[in-house]
Amino acid sequence: MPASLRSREEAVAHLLAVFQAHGYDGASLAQLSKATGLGKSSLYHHFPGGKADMARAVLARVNRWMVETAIEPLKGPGKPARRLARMLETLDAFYAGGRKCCVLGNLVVGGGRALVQAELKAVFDLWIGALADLAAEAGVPRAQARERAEDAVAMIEGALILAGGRGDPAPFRRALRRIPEHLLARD
Amino acid sequence: MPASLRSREEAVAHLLAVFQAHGYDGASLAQLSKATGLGKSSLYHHFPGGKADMARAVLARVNRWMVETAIEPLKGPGKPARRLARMLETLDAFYAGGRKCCVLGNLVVGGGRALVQAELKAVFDLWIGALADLAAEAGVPRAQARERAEDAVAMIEGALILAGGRGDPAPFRRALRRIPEHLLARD
DNA sequence: GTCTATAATAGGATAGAC
DNA sequence: GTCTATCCTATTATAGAC
Repeated sequence: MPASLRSREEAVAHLLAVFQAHGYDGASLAQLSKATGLGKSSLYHHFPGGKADMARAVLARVNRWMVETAIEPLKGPGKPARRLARMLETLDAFYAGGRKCCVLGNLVVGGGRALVQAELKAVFDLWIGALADLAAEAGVPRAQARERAEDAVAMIEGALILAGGRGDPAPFRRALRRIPEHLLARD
Repeated sequence: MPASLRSREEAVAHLLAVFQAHGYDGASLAQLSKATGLGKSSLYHHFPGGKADMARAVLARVNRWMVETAIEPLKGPGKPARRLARMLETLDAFYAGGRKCCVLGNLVVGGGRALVQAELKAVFDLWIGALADLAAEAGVPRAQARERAEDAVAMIEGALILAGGRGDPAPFRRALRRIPEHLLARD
């Protein structure tokens, strides 16, 4: 991999951290510049569209990460319960056990929403679809599998909100523990 | 009630709408001025601390509303299931069936977080406590009642995120429908 | 209490040297 | 590709008349 690509990846990782913590409107170029170690002009060299481009790059990275590490593994070989468990472990690590904010939730507030609405919907649909497929494979009727998948995603997002709002990561970890039975139980 | 108090209440209602739609950092004084129909100087007359004061006033209003219309009714007379149903109807109306953003979620992003962290935790704790009391009254063991109450709040918040993210209010309404059985079932 | 006018600053974005 | 210096605008906030 060329050094330029690698450094861009690193820059996007830093941008992600700023947007995750401060949201779209709350992230200033000064913060983004400091976090990446690049001057403003250098940022504009890599992201000609300015802050909007940076947010899109961050969202693209989240999408890719989500597909590669959370959604694709759901389709791999092995027992459904085991595949689900691996996805939940990945999520747990990404959100530091509930101590980090929900990237998507924070990016979607204010000026960020218009920029990312379509891509955000795509991630949610992909995620829900993959979970529903898994539940169906485990023997849950189709319609019920879809509803349970939506519930699972909602529980994860809601638990992140609750964890952030109360400063206590416990609800998030508990939500992750409860999801397997909710999603895969055959009644 | 004096006219001044009434007009302040009205102003706060308009401020709420702006913060709910744009978040703390995304809401500008120009927008807040236009929404209330007051000039900037008039806003500073009512809220000397500027935008931060306005956000706190909005949060105080949300807190009061939450206690009066969602939490107190949970303690009233009547069957627990019926009281819960009334609270859920109130929430449904407030969030327009899932078509409006979560006020708390949007206010807490970016610069708003530091302002409201303590009050946000208080609302969540009040809400969860009231729901847990209700479940306990309905015969659910204490520890389980508490967990189910946290799950219920997380489901509501998560469903609002999902509804906003996908532009489809269905998950929110379905979450409201599912909560009674989740919270009150005796197994 | 509300307004007009204005300050003071921070924010996003660009120019041009190296 | 990165930097320094700069521009322009929007934003927060204040002064002072009415």
